[in-house]
Amino acid sequence: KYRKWQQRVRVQTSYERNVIQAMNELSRISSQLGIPKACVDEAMGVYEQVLTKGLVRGRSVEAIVAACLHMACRKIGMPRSLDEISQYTRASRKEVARCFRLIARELGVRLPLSDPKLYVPRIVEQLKLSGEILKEALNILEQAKKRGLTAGKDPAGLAAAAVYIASLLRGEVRTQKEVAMAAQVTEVTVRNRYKELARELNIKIPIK
Amino acid sequence: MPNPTYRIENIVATVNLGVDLDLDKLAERLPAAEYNPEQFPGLILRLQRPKISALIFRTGKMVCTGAKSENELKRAVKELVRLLNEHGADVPITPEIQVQNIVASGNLHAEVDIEKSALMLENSMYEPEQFPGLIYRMDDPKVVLLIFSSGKIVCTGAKKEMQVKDAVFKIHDVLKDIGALYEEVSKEEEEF
DNA sequence: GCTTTAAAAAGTAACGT
DNA sequence: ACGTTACTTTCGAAAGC
Repeated sequence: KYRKWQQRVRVQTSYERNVIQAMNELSRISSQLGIPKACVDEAMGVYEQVLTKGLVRGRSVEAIVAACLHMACRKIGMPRSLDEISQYTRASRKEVARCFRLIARELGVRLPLSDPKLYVPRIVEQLKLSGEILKEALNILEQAKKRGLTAGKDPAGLAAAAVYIASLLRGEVRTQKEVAMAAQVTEVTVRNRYKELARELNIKIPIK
Repeated sequence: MPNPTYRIENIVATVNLGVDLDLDKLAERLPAAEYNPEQFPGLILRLQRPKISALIFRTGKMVCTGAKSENELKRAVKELVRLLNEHGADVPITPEIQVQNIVASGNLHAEVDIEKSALMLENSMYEPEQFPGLIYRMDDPKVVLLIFSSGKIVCTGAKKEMQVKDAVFKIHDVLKDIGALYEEVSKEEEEF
């Protein structure tokens, strides 16, 4: 009788223990990144699908959880880059990216295309810039997309460049370094994107 | 509208020499050889002309990489056999060569709307945060194509040159059909 | 799964000057 | 702000861990 109970517990825990471990890991990363509960729930839903389909076998729970979180944030429309998420896991960015692609392929998940506009609000907030800057940056990105200047480029880099240009136009100047840090890209990327956008969209930058 | 073009950049092939080899002896006699069995079980040998690298294994099997044509590959294998036989091995002069993978670069001579392509093509993946190209897995021929907005492409996974040609022309047609190809405006205007 | 080899595409990154 | 080098992605085989 006791043995049967023990077996049942063990069977339940094999799945539940995994889920609990994933849940702990997920809430830890999420609280550190300030990710909303709706997104955490979404990530947990994806994780359970992945676990059910046996895709966790041979892989670290951490890397899978990180990939699920990235995916959930994308679904919800609040993207967190792989670099950001990787910073709070033991799994490398490369491994998280690999898991992300595996899950996307195996579960046939079609995510909305990565949109640079979604990275703008956080950059604007972090730099304590105004809503005017936000609008202007989104405007620049809209034009850039119409002109086909965004294909193949890192969305975070494009968003950073748009915010930088907007800050110059509105006189709430932030340095390339500050914008780069807020967007988690290098100054070089901000500079390259900013130069290209300003040139191709004929944006005249006021000389300070 | 110009036809797509392509160029073979790398051929990977396996060669079965049919005899076991003493890699330690070979490594000693061949100054150019690299052999760290702790790190990798194969002996690495680089040829200058044609510029090809070979991974040579204890079992007499070999992997050749870097050839840009089947001719180059055959020349390299002859040279490798000659080198091995000059340094203590005893391998037949006509080993079997099997091409395992062909990598080619190409040009569709048209700009590609890769976002539209990503939405329309089922077996595709476009993650600009991870890589600037669209990754497309074609079923027939079974190859993988990396497609860039510039119209430049990479084709890998083919075992025959004909598969590369077919894949490049096919992807051109597919992209054209979904309306993802655009004339290169600047070039057209310069002509007239 | 990892190790090693070669090659292209375009973007990003990390060095040094 | 340059330039150079190096890393991301795709593919396949080999033998061994």
